[in-house]
Amino acid sequence: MALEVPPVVPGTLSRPTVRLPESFYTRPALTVARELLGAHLVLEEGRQRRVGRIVETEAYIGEHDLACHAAKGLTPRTEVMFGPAGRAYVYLIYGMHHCFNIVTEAPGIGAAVLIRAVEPVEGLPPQLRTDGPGRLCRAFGITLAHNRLDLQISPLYVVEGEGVPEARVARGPRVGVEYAGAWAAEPFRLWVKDSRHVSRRPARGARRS
DNA sequence: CTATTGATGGTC
DNA sequence: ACCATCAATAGG
Repeated sequence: MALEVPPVVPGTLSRPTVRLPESFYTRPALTVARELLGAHLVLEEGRQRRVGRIVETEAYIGEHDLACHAAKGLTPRTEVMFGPAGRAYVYLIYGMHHCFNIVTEAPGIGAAVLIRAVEPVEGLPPQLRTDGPGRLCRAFGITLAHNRLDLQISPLYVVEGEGVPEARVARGPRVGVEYAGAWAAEPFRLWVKDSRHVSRRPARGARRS
């Protein structure tokens, strides 16, 4: 039988379209945070398709991690973190910004990766700021309505990217978790060194050319 | 460039 | 009361 050749959508040629499987997320949050760098976040709604390359993540590794919301125990809000991996954990912060996380590890372990910044790839104005967890959610239109979504079967998902070599990965303390004692110093924030779309860290000498 | 502050609502 | 934030503002 003749092979059906799908039409080429401009700008999508050679871009992977296969979702990262649930097994990708059923691993330690720090591993997932590292390997999500370079992957593509996708949100489809109707004809709209928004794509961003993930360039900054943070790992929240479990109940014992005092910076992790799961440290509060199993509550209505944190319940999704204790469930299967590869689900969206979205919450509202400071009454006006949303943060998008992906649940990691096996059920029973409350861990997740916060997506902190992407580079606009498709469906987003190139000048639109997508650095920072709140701005990124605003750009994609991610809200509490997306909480608990299964990234295998929802219009919100992640596909494999080109991968980022270790030499281009930087690590540092997570942002905004000073309340977490010794856990605040752990280098669980990862970003792509040479990306111009990494969020600015608060009160540090951020050298720019 | 740095530092400060106000906005605003879910959660416990 | 406490935030896994952001934009606007004031000042050097």
